[in-house]
Amino acid sequence: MLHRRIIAFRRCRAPPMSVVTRFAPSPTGFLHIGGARTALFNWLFARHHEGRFCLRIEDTDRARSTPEAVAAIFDGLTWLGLGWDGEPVSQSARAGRHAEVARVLQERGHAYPCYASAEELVEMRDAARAAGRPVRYDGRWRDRDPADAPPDTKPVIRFKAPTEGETSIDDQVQGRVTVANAQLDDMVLLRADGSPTYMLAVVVDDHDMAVTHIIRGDDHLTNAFRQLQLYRALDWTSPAFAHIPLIHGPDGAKLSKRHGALGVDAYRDQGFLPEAMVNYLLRLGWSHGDDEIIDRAQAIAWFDLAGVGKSPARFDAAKLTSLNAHYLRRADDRRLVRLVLERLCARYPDGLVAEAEARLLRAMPGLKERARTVVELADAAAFLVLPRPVVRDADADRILDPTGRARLAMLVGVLRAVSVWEPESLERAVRDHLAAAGPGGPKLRDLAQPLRAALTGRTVSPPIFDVMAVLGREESLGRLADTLDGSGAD
RNA sequence: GACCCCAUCGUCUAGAGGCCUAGGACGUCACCCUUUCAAGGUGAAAACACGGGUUCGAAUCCCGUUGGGGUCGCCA
Repeated sequence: MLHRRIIAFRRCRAPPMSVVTRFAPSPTGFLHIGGARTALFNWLFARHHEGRFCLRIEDTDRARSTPEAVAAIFDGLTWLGLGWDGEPVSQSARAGRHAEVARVLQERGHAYPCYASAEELVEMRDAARAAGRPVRYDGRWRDRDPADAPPDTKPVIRFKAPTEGETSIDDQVQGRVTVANAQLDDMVLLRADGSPTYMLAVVVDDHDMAVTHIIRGDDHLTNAFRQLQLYRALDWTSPAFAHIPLIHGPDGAKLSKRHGALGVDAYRDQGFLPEAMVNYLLRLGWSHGDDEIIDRAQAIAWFDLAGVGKSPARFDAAKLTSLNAHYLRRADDRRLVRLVLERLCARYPDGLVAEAEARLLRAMPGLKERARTVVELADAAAFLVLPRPVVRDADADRILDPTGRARLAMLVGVLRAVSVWEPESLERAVRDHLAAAGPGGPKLRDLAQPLRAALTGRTVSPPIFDVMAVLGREESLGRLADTLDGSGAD
């Protein structure tokens, strides 16, 4: 740990070099939570160092890449506020450059054509597995005369990897990791159709984009060795590597669809705020002492690779929710009104009352205090914007038993007499009424709950006198009348 | 299976050989406040995986065991 901090310190003090990071997702689906965190770390690192954060779409496998997925990635990053610098790079557009580099490698004797068929390779792997040997390409075309090439067969181009010695990377998160070169086989650089594989494309693109720090999931750790070998064969300086631990599902296994962890858009649908998401993701695998609530500006100021932990973290929706509640309470009222209105309009196609927006805005301070997600916020706000009569739930009905109704009926007169329809005067009127009844009579809650049930249709709401003020005199008395008039029918 | 990585409360984590009677946060439970629910306040239960070393002293360093994870494609 000490060692890592010192390295980080030195890096900070080094003459200003311009940091370039990149996020390089493959567009085969939505932006999932792990990808979002990788993007966040890259973004924060670049912003912290006042460098560039680039986006590259790894679509070299065109069969599995879709424009919808690319759009989903842009959307996800935009929603999270992780803007990228410059135009996104499409890896497939650079195939010519990749092939050119492969040619250079071949000319320098670092690559060779391989004519092994798909069947041969399967046999090779099966045999190795059966014999308990490591599963890898055996290098059968490595030193073979190209004259032996079978006719009418297009070869793949393989990297001639060192077979002896070892390769080490000094990872900014994992420390120094070493592997024996004998463990690494000759990877394919160019497919038979001349298209590049990921392994070649990343190296070429990262180099051409002048990437200085590769921050990615540690499922790429073993790739780093082969990539480093490529950098060396090409005589290029390698970027620094930082392999961050993966995020696991609640069961400790690699996060996947079956955990219900979907794209970031799913979290937006569930009512999470991007700032909460970012704060949560940041704390998953990175820490700054005991700090928990870290806003964007603070994150940029504090973020470093030394604070990244080495062990995988599990995704915990409860903590995300709690963080979300925190940010919801501090969110701008107008913004929340917009978000709530969006949902309510979709949910109630028959339309909302004309006063909907005004009521929501006035009630928002009381509403947002009680919700953890935008979904809960919309649920709790619905009673304000739906036309009369109020739809009551079972708990509210229970409150409005004969006793509750009797108390309500008495209150109507008291409320009617209130001249200024504001929370303070309404509360004073009701409390005075209570005091007049003397000790031993009903408590405030005995009146507040029936009021709440009649006015909101629920047993839970913001302070009831605030609710009355938001609804206004006419609407409030109207709702009470609805309730009382219907008493015979209930 | 081979290679690589990881290991502190249920979860996220603090911890840089003595500041540790192991701290914080989420969650859980209790109490207070109270107009319901939240919020807030107070408190409680809850962890250094195991075994060996090194050291005057180990959560921290080393080795092993166990457990978990990742990677082994003409996927990325």
